[in-house]
Amino acid sequence: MARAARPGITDVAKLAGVSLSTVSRAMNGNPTVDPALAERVRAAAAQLGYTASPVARSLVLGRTQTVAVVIPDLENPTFQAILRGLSRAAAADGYHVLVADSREDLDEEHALARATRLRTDGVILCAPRMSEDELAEVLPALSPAVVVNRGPQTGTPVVGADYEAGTRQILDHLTALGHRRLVYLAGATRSVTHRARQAAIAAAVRDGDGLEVEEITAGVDFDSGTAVADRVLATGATAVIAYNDLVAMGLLSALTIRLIDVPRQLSITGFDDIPFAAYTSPPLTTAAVPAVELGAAAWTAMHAQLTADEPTPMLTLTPTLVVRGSTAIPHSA
Amino acid sequence: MARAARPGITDVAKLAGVSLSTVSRAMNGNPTVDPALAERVRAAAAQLGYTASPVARSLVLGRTQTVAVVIPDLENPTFQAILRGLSRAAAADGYHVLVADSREDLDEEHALARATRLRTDGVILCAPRMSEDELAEVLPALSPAVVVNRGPQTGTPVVGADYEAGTRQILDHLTALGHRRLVYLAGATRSVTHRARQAAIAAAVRDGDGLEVEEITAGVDFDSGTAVADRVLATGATAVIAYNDLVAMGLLSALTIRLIDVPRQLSITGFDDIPFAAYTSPPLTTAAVPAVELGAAAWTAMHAQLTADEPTPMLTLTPTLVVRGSTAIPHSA
DNA sequence: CTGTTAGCGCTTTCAT
DNA sequence: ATGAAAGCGCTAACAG
Repeated sequence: MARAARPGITDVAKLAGVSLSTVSRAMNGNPTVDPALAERVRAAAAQLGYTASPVARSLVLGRTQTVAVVIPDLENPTFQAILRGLSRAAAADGYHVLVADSREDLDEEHALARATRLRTDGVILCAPRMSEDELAEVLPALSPAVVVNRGPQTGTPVVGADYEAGTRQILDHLTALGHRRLVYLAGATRSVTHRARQAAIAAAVRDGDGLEVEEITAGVDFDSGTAVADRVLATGATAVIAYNDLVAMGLLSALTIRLIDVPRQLSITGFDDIPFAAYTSPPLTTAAVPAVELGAAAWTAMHAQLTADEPTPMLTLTPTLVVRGSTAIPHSA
Repeated sequence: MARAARPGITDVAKLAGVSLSTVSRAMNGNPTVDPALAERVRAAAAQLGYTASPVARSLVLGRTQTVAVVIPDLENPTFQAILRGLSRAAAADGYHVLVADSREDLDEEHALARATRLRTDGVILCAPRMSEDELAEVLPALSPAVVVNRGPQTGTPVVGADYEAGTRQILDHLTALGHRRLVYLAGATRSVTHRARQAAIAAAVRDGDGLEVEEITAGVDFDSGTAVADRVLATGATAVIAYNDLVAMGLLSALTIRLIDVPRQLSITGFDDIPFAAYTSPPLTTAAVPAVELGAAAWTAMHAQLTADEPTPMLTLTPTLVVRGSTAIPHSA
C-alpha cells in the first residue's frame, strides 16, 4: 500500500479542470478570479485536503512567515517569559518562531543568529552577550533584526527594560524605610544592566542623605547569593540590593540557615520578579521586569519592519516595584 | 547605494569559472570533485560570503532540517525543561526547532500540529491535551512524530516518565517513615498522569499495611494548593501527596500562614522537582521527573525516524525520589 | 571528473 | 477572467 503523497497544486487544477494559475489565484483570494470558479477550486482543494507547500511559497515569495529568536539561556526565567510573550504575539499575526539557545556561548550566538536568519524573515536577539563591536558588525547582515535588553543600536530597533529606573525605585523604597547603609550584590560586571544599576546607585549616593552603598560582586544565580552571605553580614549593612531574584533567594536561603531574621535584621530586594519571587519566605520585594510584555514589544518591532507600515521607535518599559515581605524598616531605626 | 543582494550559486560559479553543479557538489563535500577545483570553489564562496539558501535546498531535498514542538503551555516549568533538552539535542545534530504554544487550547493544538508539520520534517507533541481518538486520528498525518508523556500509540514513538513508579517511591518513602493516613491531592482528573498516580496509590492501599488514602481534587497550580489547605487539615492525615510541586508549594505556603509545622505536624510531597522545589522552606521532598532528559529522548526518537537507522523503542524514564525537608516521621509516631 | 538539463511546488508576469 | 510560461535557488540524474 503506497502512502498517498501530499496533493500538489497540479492535482487540484486537474480535479477542478482549471490551470495552475487559477488554483493559485483562487487559493490566495485573488479577486480577479470568477467567484463560481473560485468556489469550484476551493471545493477540489478541500476534497483533496490540499494546502499549499509553505516551503515552495517561501522560495518564490522570498519570505518564510517565520522569525528566529536567539536566547543566551533557555533556563533563565526572564528569557522564558520573553519567549512566551514573543511567541504568542507572533502567532497572533500568523508567524512562526524558531528558537535557538546559544547556551551563553559567544561564538554560538553569532553563528546561530546568522544561520537562523537564512531560514527566517528576521531575528530577535535576546540580551546578546557579544561585544558592542561584534553586535554592530553582525546586525546589518541580520536585518531586519530586533535587539532586546541591550543598549541603543543604530539602525536596529531596541526594546528593553529600564534597569536604572527599577533600581531607583528600589533605592527610594529602601531609603524611605530608613535604610542608609546598603550592599549592592553585583552580577556579571560587564553586563549592560549592571552598569544601569550602578548608575542609579551612584546618583542616589551623590544626592546625599548620608546613603552609603558597598558593592560586592556575587554573580547571577542562586548559589552566588548563598556564597556571599557571610560577607554581606560582615558589612553591617541593614539592607541588600541583590542583582536579581535568584541571587536574592540564594542569600535569603543562606540567611535563614544562619537564623538571621529577614526583614527584621536585614532587608533584601531582588530584581525581575520571576514566578517564584512571590513564594519565598518571606516573599521577595523586587522590581518586576515586564518580560512577557518585552517579548510582545519585540514582536511588534519586528512586525513593523516586516510590513514597513508603522514606525519602530526604541521602546523602554519601566519595571514596577513590588513590595513584599523581605523589606522593612531597619533594626536600628 | 544598492544593497548587495545575497550572492547565489550562480555568482560563485561565475567567479570560480565552473558550472553550477560543480559549485553545488563542492559545497556539499561531494568527493567526486577535483580537490583543486573544490578548493577554488570554496575560496570563491568565501570571498563572496556565499551560503546556500536553506529554503531552496529544502524545496528540492524535501527536508527542512527543522522540527516542530507543540507545547500546551510555555509557562509550565516542566515543558520549559523538555523544550530545553530537546532544543539542545536537536541543535547538536544540526537541526532547528520551531516552537508552538497551544495555550491549552484543544483546537489550536490540532491546528498548530498540522500547520507546523508542513514547514518541518516532523513534530513532537508534548503532553497533548486532545482526546485519545483525536490523537490517533491526527498522528498519521504528522508522521514522523513523537509523543511525550502520553499513553502508548500505535506507530508513533512515545517517550515519557513513569508517574506510577514515581508515586510508588513517594508512597514507600512515606510509609517507611510511618505514615498510614494520607491525602492525595488530585490534579486534572482526566489526565493520564493522574490515573497513573491513582493506580500506584490503589495498589499500595490494596497491599494492606493499614494504609488509608483520601483523595481531594485540587488542581495543578499554586493557588489550588492554598485553596485546599483547610480541607486537608480536616482529614487528620499525617502526610499529603500533592499532584505536583506547584500544588505542594501552594499548600505549604497556606500551612505556614496557619502556623502548621511542616514536616513535624504534616509531611508534604510534590512531583516534578521544578527548579524552585529545592528552595522552599522547608525544601520539598519530591519525585524528580527528568524533563530535560525527556526532551533529549524525544529528540533521539525523532532523529531515529528522520535517519531511519536506529530503532525507536518506546522509552520510559523513571523519576527519582528526592528526599528533602518537607517529609519526616509522623507527629503521632 | 565536470557540464547540461530537468525539475522541487509554487507565484506571477505576460499574453489572450 | 484565464492560461502559458518563466522563474525563485538549488540538487540530481544524465550525458560526456
